[in-house]
This record gives sequence, C-alpha cells and structure tokens, in this order.
Amino acid sequence: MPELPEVETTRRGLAPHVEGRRVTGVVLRRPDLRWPIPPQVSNALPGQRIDAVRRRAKYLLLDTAVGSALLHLGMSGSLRVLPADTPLRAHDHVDLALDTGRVLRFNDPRRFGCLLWQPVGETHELLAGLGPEPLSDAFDGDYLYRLSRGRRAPVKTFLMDQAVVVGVGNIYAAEALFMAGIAPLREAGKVSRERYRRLAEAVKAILGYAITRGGTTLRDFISPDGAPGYFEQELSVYGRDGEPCRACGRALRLSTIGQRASVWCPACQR
DNA sequence: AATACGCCCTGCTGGC
DNA sequence: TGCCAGCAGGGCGTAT
Repeated sequence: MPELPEVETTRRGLAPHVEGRRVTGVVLRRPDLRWPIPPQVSNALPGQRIDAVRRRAKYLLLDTAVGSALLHLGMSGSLRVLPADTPLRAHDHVDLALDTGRVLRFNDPRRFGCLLWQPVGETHELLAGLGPEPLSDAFDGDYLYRLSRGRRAPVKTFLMDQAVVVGVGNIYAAEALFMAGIAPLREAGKVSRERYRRLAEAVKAILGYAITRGGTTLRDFISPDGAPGYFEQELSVYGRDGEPCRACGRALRLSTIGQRASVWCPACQR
C-alpha cells in the first residue's frame, strides 16, 4: 500500500493519538519482521514519552528522549491506533501500548516492513544514504539534471532510486513521467535540463496532490478497515496497460523496467 | 561508481 | 470449482 503519500497520511493520522503519550508496554508477537526487532524496542521504549512522529522518506520515526523507533511499512504494512482490547487479526505483529488505553498496532502480511531503533544523536545506517525529500527545495530539475549526467539507466529507474530522491515508488514514477511527457525507458543521462524541470514539478504536484487526497481517508483512520484506494480513479497510466491514453487515445504500453511493470503512452511520452 | 538481479513473504487474480 | 503460476504500491545485499 504505502508510497510516500500514504506514509505521510499515516503519520498525520497517528500524530494526534500518539504525540505526547507515554509508551506503557511493547508486545512483539514475532521476533522479527524484515529484520530482527532490536532489544531496545522492548527495553528502552517502555516508559518513554513519544515527543513527535516524523517521516523521513518512507520511514516513520517515533521520537523519544532516548531514541527513536523507526518503522517502515514495506509493501503491505499498516499502522492503526485501536482500543487495547481490539481482537487481533492475522499478521498483527507488534503493539505499542499507550497511556491512553489504546495501542498502536502494526500489521504487515508480507513482513517486508521493519521496526528498528535509532539512539538519540545517531542516524540509522538505512537513513544515511537517502536522497532529498521530493517536496523539499533541495529537490528540483537542476538537481536531477546534475545528478543524472553520465547515467545510462532508464530515467524511471533513476527516479525510483532512493539515493536520488526518496519516496517515489512505482506508481508515482509512472504517473510523474507521464505528466512530464518523458518516456520511462529514456536514458537518464540524456534527458535535458528543461525536461528534468518538468519532471521535478510533476513529482511535486502528484505527491502533493495524493497527500491531500490521502487526507480524506484520515477520518477513517481509526476504523478497522482503513483501506484507502483514494488515488485509483485518478491514475493516468499505472495499471492501465492496453487502455486508451486519457490525453491522446492511443493504447498505453507495458514495459518491464528494472523488474517493475511500467505503463506509458508511446505518443505522449518521448 | 553504477547497474543488474535475486530474494525476503503472503495474498489475490486470472487462466486453465 | 479447484489449482497454480504469476504478480503486487519496496528495497537490501551481492555480484559484476
């Protein structure tokens, strides 16, 4: 489920229920998700107050005075705040009990997500090599242009590289390239500065818009079924291979790029 | 350094 | 109807 807009939506939904609250207990029903859950989560976190819920890339950070719990939702993870006596469902792997009598519950069928720990003042290795936030001023067309010189990988692969820019997953990469009129297989190093400017603007526009759409799911956030689907009707290319381009009517094409399905318009994208 | 690819895991869909 | 291959919104680790 989660790309950056959904992680940000999760953060916004969580914050009012979690910020300022104290963690009264941790229940791990599995010792590991993608990686083993480090002992600090059980040892250091209980008793701490969560001062802030932050997002970096697709990671959520629960900040306390001694360190931050670091969560990634992978491809199938979700977080909900629930009454402590809410019956468990399959794949409810972790509960953080809060002093409000509620629990922050982490569910993740595929277990591609993780729960890690970052001591105060340190940056976890996984966060160290990440590129800029796409909605920050550090990310713009000139940045993409500079970084892409000499790169022979397809521009879509380049855009999805978390060391280049974070948070752009398979859906939004496809959508942004369509909006910018750039063919996803084009060599990253051969895209002009002007076109990278359009691409950066497209990334910002689409992610920003999707976050506002995610906002509409906020009110359901606590409800048992928080399945969003907020963006689906508005997709231009993702998942629409063979269907007509909404702009020109040509059949959209499917290519596999970097082992990911990639749909694009052979007429509108060059 | 950049690139290519296998792989972690479960659940669902579509074709037979 | 049942079965199973293929695929899914991510991204790390390793080899080249």
